[in-house]
Amino acid sequence: MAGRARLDDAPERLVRAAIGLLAEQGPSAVKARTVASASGLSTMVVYSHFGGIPELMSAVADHGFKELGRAFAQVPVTEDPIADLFAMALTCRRLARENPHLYDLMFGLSTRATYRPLSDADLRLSGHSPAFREAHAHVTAACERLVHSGRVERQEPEVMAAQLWSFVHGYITLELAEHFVEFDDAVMQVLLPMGVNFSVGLGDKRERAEASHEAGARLYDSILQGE
Amino acid sequence: MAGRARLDDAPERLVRAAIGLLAEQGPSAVKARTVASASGLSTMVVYSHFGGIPELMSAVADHGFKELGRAFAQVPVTEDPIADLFAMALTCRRLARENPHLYDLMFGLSTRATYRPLSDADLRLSGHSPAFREAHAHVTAACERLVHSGRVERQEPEVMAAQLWSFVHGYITLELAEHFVEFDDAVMQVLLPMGVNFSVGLGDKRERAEASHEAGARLYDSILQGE
DNA sequence: ACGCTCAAAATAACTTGGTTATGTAATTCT
DNA sequence: AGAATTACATAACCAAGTTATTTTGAGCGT
Repeated sequence: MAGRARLDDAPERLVRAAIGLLAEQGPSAVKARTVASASGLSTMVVYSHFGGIPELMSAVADHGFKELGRAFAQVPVTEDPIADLFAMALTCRRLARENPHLYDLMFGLSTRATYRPLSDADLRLSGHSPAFREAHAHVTAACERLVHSGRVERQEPEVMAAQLWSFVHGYITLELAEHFVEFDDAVMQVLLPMGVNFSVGLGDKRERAEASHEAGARLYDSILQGE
Repeated sequence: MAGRARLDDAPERLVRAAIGLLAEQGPSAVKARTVASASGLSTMVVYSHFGGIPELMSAVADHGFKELGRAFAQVPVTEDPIADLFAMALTCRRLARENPHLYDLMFGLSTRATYRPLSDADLRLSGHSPAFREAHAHVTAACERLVHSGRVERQEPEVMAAQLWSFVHGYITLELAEHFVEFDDAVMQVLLPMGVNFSVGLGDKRERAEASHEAGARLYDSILQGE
């Protein structure tokens, strides 16, 4: 059977197949042939629709950022920005653990590591794809609300977001890399107190920061229930 | 010419060649054939000495941890543990920037990402190779000195080290992934204030934390001079 | 000193997987 | 309806990981 009926949703099917393979068998299982056969298409569609495996991976990462953006959008805006931010951190961690390889892909590392010096797709991806910006904007917005609330010292929301993103991202990658296996509950022992310490460092009162983090954890749980 | 004289230093030569290729052309350039020819040996030595490319990469990462351990050992133990820790963070960042792909390899991400589900080498590498433990011990020791100094709230040095490592590692990976290009000087604008915030969150006075970080930066500079 | 044995390294073959070239059916335009 | 174009399939090509085979030289017993 050659020259099958038009699909038109071939790109989405490829991206979905790639994400599935990524989740189930890791990036080494994502090859032109496997993705094509998993989506019931031929190898060529990868090249005609995307240009090659790196570009497909780039599209997969973009899909991941869109998912992250949607997940952040589902975190309600409450009157407690620190609770909102902690709920977002937990949300980001949840997505990362649901598909660690996808998370790797999204955050530059494995992109730089696995595929060629594709300066074009590389820059678009690692730096600031629109989908990434959209997800990141939720974080920056919450930082703005926090600065505006007067609970912390006045400062640039972008700088605060960069610091926050650093430690949350660092925590997530190390947890995924099994660096915290010695801890019973790494979130409660490492991530949460780190968030509290950071909030206190920003100028918040310790009790209030702790309460906000507990509120953030509850907020996160309530979102999970609502699925 | 076949069957050359015994080398005996073949493993080291291979690891060095792999590190060089990694630094200059990235991981995609590290292939059995390229490593072999760069070290003047044949493809087979990769398999006879290591078992395959993944195991060679594992040895390369291990070499990286040994280097990191040596670099940490060169950071003097002063009476200011926060300065020591900040100097270590800057040292880690320096090594990461000198060979970003090696850093990727060392910290699990690209290991999980690039190579097969090699559960054996994977575990040995990502979790806790002896070389990693040795490097990490320098951080934990400084955290212990900090707790002991009474400048911060009493707590487990391991937990503190995990938090510290999270944000430093997160910062480094994001910087390597070009996430901070918008900042003029990401170290001064993001890493240093993040360290100060964290110290304050741990219980230190803000002025003192700032002074320690400046001292740490000077300490780091003085180490660089002494090379 | 000579030849045997064995380890280590080389050469060559095999296999997998990214990529390109070519063919063919279906849709669209005139 | 017929031509042009598009979207997909088949098949060939080439690079790179891995395995198999051969060759070399060092150490050792005689």
